[in-house]
Amino acid sequence: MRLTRAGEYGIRCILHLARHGRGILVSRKEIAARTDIPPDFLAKIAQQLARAGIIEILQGASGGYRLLAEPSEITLLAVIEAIIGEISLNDCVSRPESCRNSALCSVHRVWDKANQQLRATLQETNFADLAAEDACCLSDSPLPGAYNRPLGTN
Amino acid sequence: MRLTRAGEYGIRCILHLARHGRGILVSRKEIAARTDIPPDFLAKIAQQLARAGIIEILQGASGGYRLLAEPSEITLLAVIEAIIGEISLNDCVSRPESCRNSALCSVHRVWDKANQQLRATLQETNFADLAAEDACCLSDSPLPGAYNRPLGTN
DNA sequence: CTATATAAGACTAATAACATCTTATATATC
DNA sequence: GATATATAAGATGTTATTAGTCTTATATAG
Repeated sequence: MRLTRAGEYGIRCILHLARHGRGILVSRKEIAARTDIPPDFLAKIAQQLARAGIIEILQGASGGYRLLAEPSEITLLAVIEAIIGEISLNDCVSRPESCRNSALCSVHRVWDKANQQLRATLQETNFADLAAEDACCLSDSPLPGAYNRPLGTN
Repeated sequence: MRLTRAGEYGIRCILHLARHGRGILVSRKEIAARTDIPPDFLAKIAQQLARAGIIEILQGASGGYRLLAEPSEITLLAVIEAIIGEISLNDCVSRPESCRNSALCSVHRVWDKANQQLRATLQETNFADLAAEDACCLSDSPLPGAYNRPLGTN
């Protein structure tokens, strides 16, 4: 009942990109180094974030990742669910057929409520707010040799 | 990010016992049959529930399990955490040292809030309420040959 | 053309989940 | 006390998931 590492890494990745701002290209290597994510693992996570329309991936020399939307438009929920799929605190929440009669089930109703609450809390949180405050596992000073380019300059 | 089967089974077991009432002895075999839990697996789960002080286990011929408290006193949270340990939606919630500075971390604060909310919701729910309403994965009619004895009659 | 970066999927290792099995112990009944 | 029945407790096995790595292909800047 815990967020996977991949999910945690997805958050760190977007948080790092959010600190640079929408459209700013940041290399995978820099993100990985800054946020303590194994670079190859980050590649997989980035692909999921790209499929969800949260980031854009640029290939080739001086490629990297960049946010497609303003950090304020990107919710914690969207990032997490891009990685781990829709949150479901109990099997019966996502698969009502796993119970004999979940529509009438008192336990099911509690899980349903808890699930909605959790998703709402994560949806209320956006990456502009997160990036504005301190966050652990991220450093601010530029990496030697790193460069970031705005949208449309490649 | 989903309740384990063991946790789900724990809920079913207590729900079944709650329908009989505090102190009523029900055999493992009956509980297992009624709630679709592998009997050997139920044995392990029962041990955890016993260690947490939620049920009492009686050995020997015509042994079984019984609730130590009124169903209204037993919360969903207590049962779940007896099985899976304290709920922690993200590693940084239970292990702040896993982050560089979780006290200042904006992401950490969101998880902390979500975690508290979830635990509160599960704590608000007791097994008297759950048992009073319908619940899936449980049947009501007595099992042929099953017998249940009140506290202090053995 | 070359160096550098990511894409995509295969592959591997580690961990956790989900049981099941075995031997021991407790209790009711005869 | 002997026997049948029930759970205790730990060892063991199996499967699924998580986490991470590797390889080959492709894209782009210079």
